[in-house]
Amino acid sequence: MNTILVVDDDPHIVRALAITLKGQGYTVVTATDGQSALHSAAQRPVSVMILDLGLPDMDGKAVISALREWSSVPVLVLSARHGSSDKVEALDAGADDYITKPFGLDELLARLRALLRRRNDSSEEVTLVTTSSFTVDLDKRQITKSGVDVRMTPTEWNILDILLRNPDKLITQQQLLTEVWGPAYAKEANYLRVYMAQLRRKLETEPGNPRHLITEPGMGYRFVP
Amino acid sequence: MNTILVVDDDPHIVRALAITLKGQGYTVVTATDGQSALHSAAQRPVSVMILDLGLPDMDGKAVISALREWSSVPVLVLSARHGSSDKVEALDAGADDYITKPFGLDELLARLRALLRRRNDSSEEVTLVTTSSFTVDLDKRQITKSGVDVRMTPTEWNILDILLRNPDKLITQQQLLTEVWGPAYAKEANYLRVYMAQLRRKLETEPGNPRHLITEPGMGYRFVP
DNA sequence: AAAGATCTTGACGAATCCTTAACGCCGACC
DNA sequence: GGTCGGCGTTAAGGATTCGTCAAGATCTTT
Repeated sequence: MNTILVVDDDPHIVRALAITLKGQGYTVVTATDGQSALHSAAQRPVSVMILDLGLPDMDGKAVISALREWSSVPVLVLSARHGSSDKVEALDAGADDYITKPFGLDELLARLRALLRRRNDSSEEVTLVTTSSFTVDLDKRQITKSGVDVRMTPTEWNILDILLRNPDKLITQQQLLTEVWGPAYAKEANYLRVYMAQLRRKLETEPGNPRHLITEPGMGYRFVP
Repeated sequence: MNTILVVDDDPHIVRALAITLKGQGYTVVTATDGQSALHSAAQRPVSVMILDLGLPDMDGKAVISALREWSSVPVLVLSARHGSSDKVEALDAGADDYITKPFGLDELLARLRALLRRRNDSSEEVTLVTTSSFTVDLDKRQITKSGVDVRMTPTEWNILDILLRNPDKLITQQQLLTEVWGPAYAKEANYLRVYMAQLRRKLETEPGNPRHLITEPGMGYRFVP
């Protein structure tokens, strides 16, 4: 879930924004001055900071500069000043967007979504599955068994991918068949026997006695880390 | 070097922007309608697209949506319309920023810098790739193989660039085709075969037995340092 | 306008993968 | 104890995909 840090010296604005943002499903944290804003940003992971430039204790641009010393969290600036020099200075200090008051709430939310979208794009989730005998990087599609790379065919990979993304969960034969070969092949259980044998030969240390790719007789298969 | 793609149906605006941007040290590419904008974005790596919403041939939001099918290049929207619903729709379609005309040039440049900054530090670029048989400087677009410079055609570069920026990661044929040729060419797998052969002939010490540009049959290709 | 480089397209043998069938094993059930 | 159905294993053929080459089309540059 995304956490938004709202920084403004006017408690009414903070409250109004907090209610709106919570209504959108965001987690909201607030601050009313620069010092506590920086402190608050360091306390927990924040997805976006919404920052009013007119703070009582320190200049808004100074807040951004200080934040950028150690954090790259996106900053959306609110300001009552329309002057272009203010915008340029704030953006060059490290802000990512700038809206002048009064602003439309729907525009603010849209710009917020744009910042969040880009942030989530760049953070590639590390999908690493490790067992006692092999390691799989689901993102890179790379498999290593005792230091050696293991190659997989497309079909082998499709099956393995489904099993590995559902650890400990029983996947029925029909599920596997329809996902990999399509609904028309839902009865071709032969295919699974052949490919499960291949996967075990490539991955298990003792293919005849599998410890990770387990058969559930009459039901399906299960991946046990 | 950053490349900016300027898209506007008014040639005067395009020219004015191009001159300003070139003065800032950017490389500028231009387009005056949506189709050629998308085509242009697929031709070469673009750092930011500046897009006017009022294009003659297709809706600006449609351009963004089509672009987002295969590219994550930051988009800065220019528009004469101040309505908040326009902003919201453009941003939700995938735009990263939105300025209404008339705008200050200094503000535009500042927002451009903000987009470029985030793009550059979100991906800590490793621009120097070294293997046992060749060295590539992705920034300077320079390749050296056993002391000799190697020349690449634009298409060869696009493919190599994608592979080298994702070491050890399997890139599917569709990914490569859509990134390099555009989504319409997602099934033209011959192209890849031809160009992979060329890349190997130019880079591998033993092109018939490649050690760095690896084929994963039925899936795609992988760069192994 | 010509020359050169680059891109597209098609064809072929070679390599890889998928499908299919046969056989043996094991436990369940009669 | 015999039969049956589900599972694991193996191997061979047929189908698909890959690498390679070359020629024509297209784009760039001179």
